[in-house]
Amino acid sequence: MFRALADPTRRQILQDLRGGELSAGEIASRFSIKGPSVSRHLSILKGAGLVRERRDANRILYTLVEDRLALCVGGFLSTVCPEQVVLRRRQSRRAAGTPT
Amino acid sequence: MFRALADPTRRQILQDLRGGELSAGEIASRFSIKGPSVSRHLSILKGAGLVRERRDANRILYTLVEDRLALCVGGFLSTVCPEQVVLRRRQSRRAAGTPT
DNA sequence: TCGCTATTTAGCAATATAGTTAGATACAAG
DNA sequence: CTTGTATCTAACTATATTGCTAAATAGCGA
Repeated sequence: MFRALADPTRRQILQDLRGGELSAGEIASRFSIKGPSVSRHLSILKGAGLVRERRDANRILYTLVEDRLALCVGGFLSTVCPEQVVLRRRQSRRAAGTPT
Repeated sequence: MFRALADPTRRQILQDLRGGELSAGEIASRFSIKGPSVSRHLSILKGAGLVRERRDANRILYTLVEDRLALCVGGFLSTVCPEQVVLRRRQSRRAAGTPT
């Protein structure tokens, strides 16, 4: 997870996804590196659980998984500097349909 | 900075420093890796501004720089998932002597 | 100064990372 | 079933990272 955040391109991808779902191609077009490199970055982010992918016809759309980022990184921050960071607890976005 | 946090040993060092100042040797003794490796981890953390060092006679003592961690990482989190993380603003520890 | 302890620096090997190009796969439209 | 677009996987290269051992440096005390 922290490994996934170590690369600036990946952090930028996460920020770009802040505006909503984007296709691999749209993401790639924002960087100077070639498609395959972006694709691997996306698969690393996916492996870390930071993005989710969904097929839409021809394209593959990526979405930010905010909860995961907030819980993991925020959790770490809360451990090391609990006075300065507050993790705001929040219902899971899918809580409605979740069996629990 | 995120690069510095990418290594689990370094994250553990930061957590260990949560309890206060520790010497390089004390830190090293908590890990299975040898002294020189720990020394390099410490210099990377220092390079990222996450720890500060101070000489005490024979030894070198390391301190956690919480502000830096909270501001950088918390700042990133606040950008990507602002709803879920709150950065608590806090007077600098040296504010007392600051002209302001 | 000499010897002792604590820590860092230097040099090396193994593994991981990030980029590239070329080719494979998935889907939509004829 | 063939073509065209979007994306991924494979194979390769260059660089970075992490660990190790051996040697250098810094401070303390006789």
